[in-house]
Amino acid sequence: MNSNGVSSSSPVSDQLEAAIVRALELALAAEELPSGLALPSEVTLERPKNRDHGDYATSIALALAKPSGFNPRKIAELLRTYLLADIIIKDSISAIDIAGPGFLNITLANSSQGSIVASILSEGDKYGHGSALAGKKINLEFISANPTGPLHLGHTRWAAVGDALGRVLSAAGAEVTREFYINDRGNQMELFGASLRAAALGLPVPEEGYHGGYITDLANAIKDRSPEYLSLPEADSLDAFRDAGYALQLLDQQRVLENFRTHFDIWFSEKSLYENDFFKHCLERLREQGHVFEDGGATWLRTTDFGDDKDRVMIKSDGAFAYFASDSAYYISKRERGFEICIYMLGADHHGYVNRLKAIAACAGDDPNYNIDVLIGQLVKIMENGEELKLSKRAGTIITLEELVEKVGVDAARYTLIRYPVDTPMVMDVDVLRSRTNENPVYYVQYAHARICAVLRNASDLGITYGADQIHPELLENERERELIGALAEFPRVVAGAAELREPHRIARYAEELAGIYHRFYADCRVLPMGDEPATELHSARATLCSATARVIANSLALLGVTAPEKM
RNA sequence: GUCCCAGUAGCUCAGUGGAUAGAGCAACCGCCUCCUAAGCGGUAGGUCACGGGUUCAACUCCCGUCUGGGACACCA
Repeated sequence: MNSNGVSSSSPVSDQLEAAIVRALELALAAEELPSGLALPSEVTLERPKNRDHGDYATSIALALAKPSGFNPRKIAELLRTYLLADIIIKDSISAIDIAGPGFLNITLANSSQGSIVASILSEGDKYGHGSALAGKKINLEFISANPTGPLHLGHTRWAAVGDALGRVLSAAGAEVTREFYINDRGNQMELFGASLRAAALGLPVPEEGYHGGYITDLANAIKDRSPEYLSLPEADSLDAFRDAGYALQLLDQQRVLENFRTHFDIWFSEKSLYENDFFKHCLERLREQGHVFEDGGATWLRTTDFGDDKDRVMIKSDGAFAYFASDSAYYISKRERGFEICIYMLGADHHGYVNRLKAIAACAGDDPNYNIDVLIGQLVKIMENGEELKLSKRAGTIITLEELVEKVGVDAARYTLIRYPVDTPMVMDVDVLRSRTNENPVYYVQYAHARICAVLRNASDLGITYGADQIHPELLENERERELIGALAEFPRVVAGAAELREPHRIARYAEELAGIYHRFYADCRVLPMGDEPATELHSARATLCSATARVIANSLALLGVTAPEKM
């Protein structure tokens, strides 16, 4: 509660939605709408693009026109009357206009503008967090690179987006576990070991093996530390190089990711799926569901029962486990560890895996449209000096995550990777990311934050107080002020939407919009007194609004794992 | 052949079925003797690839076509 007597326990938009539902129910009960009219399960409230259309608008009257047989403007009239009489909401509304074919345009009262600012200040770094996904236990798997080399540009998009999605899901109330799946068994690991040993012996690396310069470095490091590996029998020597290389490479990946502010709760070993008869247990579970069969000496999962285009081998005719065996067991492991929703973030080159992963869930008796959620990310290109940097593993010209960070810094790299929807290819331009102009959105947003901090420092120097007791909403009547408050009020809905749609880029786009609105406010509304002007309540009110804006920008950036500097 | 993604301003891209489709860059014109100009305002720029359909309402949903990119394994 605040001095204006308006509850701030839920966002005004939620209260409005609830009030519209109440209005519809009352109109129905009073038989002012045809009995038996099915009401929509949700009333959508939107922020009109055009500010002349109020703070919020709903098209519910238009949607109900057809089923009710009523003129939409008449329905809008009914709703307007009930809303203006609604005990809970009426004081939050200053006007409701009916426009066009039947839109309800709602303008908020000053008091509810004030309550928005008050809740931002009281909730602090929790403002924007909600309960849209409360109680959901989510496993978020991303990157999952082979431990046979450094993380490169392709992994970097997932590192940024996956981490941000984890933060967003948590903010929406979900219980999130971030997991990195380590492909630590199979042919690639053997090739890795063979490549390292060959490099250490000065022999040519196997044709299909690993080449880049890091292999030589790694091989030399192992050789220096454990020269005795070279005198072991060949099979043991290969194992020793493989295991040592794996351990070093994994540590390196972990170090690089922590430096990139991407944290994993669990590093899950593929090998562990085969320990303690776990795989056998998984196979039994799948068999019970009736989708396992034998053919040609191999053991298959009949994924075609659930929309896959062909059945998949789990155990090959030679007795070796196919990769699909691990995929299946891993999914079951996640579910048995209590995760209700398993999110997989995969590269576009793995899009063919979507159907088979969903089929695994279905074969295990789960709902493939709920328990498993596969996100496909498109590729990233990188430009520098106007040219695309060609990535070739063989030529050793891969750009690593670490190199990218050296070039542009963690903030710019993370922000840029997150601000695009993952299902579209993107181009990172190193020169833009180093620039300090409007071209570079991360600076645009951070600058807004730093600018506010500077204003607030000056306010303190001038003895101007600001805070929850200085909101004075009745003084904030400038169009720019109302626009700014309206944008601040949207933040919780943006977070909830980003979480539900698994689209963290929405947070970045919102932050940019908010920063733009603040910059325009700053240009039009002088916050601090000029010269010898005495300080007034308006100065305090605007400084308070600045403080709330800085809070929301900082919260947005926090969800992206980007810093909010106080000085730039 | 099957499947996935994309096609929106000169360029790079946003856009949850709503009202006059947006931003940055590039072009042009303006704004700091007072809060951070890493900022703000203005002008100009559009057949939302094309054709149907659904809807009170389609850039948005469905079907088809065209163009571009990518993927198909008893590899991992």
